[in-house]
Amino acid sequence: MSDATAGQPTGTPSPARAAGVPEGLAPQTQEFLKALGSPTRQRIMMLFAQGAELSVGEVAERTGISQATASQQLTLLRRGRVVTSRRDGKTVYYRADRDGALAALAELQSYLATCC
Amino acid sequence: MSDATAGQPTGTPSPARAAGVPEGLAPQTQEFLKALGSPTRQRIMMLFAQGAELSVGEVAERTGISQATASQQLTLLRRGRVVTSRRDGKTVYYRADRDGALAALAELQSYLATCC
DNA sequence: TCGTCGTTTCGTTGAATGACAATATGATGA
DNA sequence: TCATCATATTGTCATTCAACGAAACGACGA
Repeated sequence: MSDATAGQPTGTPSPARAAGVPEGLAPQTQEFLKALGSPTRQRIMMLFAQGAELSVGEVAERTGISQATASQQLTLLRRGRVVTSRRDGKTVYYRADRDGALAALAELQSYLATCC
Repeated sequence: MSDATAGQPTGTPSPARAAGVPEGLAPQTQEFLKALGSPTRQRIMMLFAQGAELSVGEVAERTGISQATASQQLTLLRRGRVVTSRRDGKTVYYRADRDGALAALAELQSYLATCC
């Protein structure tokens, strides 16, 4: 996988530093927006209410999408930091990533404070 | 073309009411997410920092996109309630919609509180 | 070791998106 | 009215995305 992103040294917590013309918001937050921008993924997220933990197959069954699609969408949600995964034997359990979501929300708020 | 957006009578503040299985978040908030999910539109938004008011042509010039594209993207941003438009003669001025953005953010927060 | 089960990845298809040039609409001034 | 300027719309093309079935991977249990 190599999430390296060899550009910045994992610093840059804020999207716009001292520079005069910032471009947008952090890639992480962009993934967050894209993750939640899809109706299918929004529906998936509702399954995780109240800390529920579900396998890929369960998500597929409850949403009516194929298992392959569920796996892909869950990957996107994980990239957006709204879910986390845990492996137990052959099944992989997903659940909401409260902290990640709140962090993304905070950054989004900060962005809006800048541009609005 | 009337900025009215005469859709709902300002009711339905929350996406999921008494129903047992809510589907996702309100269409308005979905538009908000999609509006800010594009790097181009994020860049456009940064032009409106500090309450700046810009015409379509100015947005096109500063972002390096064509006038037609700028008009389209600004329409999407307006649908997402992150900008508002004002017409003065033949030019249309856009600016950040602070209230709209904060409202969308609040609803997003409410959604995350539900599913996370 | 071999199947088997759950998950992931691959390859494809149809729909949606982003960008542009060209054209249409709308408002102002001569 | 007509010409002109700024914006909006239309049509087209390339890219991306969502979804699927099929195949590959990985972890158990026999």
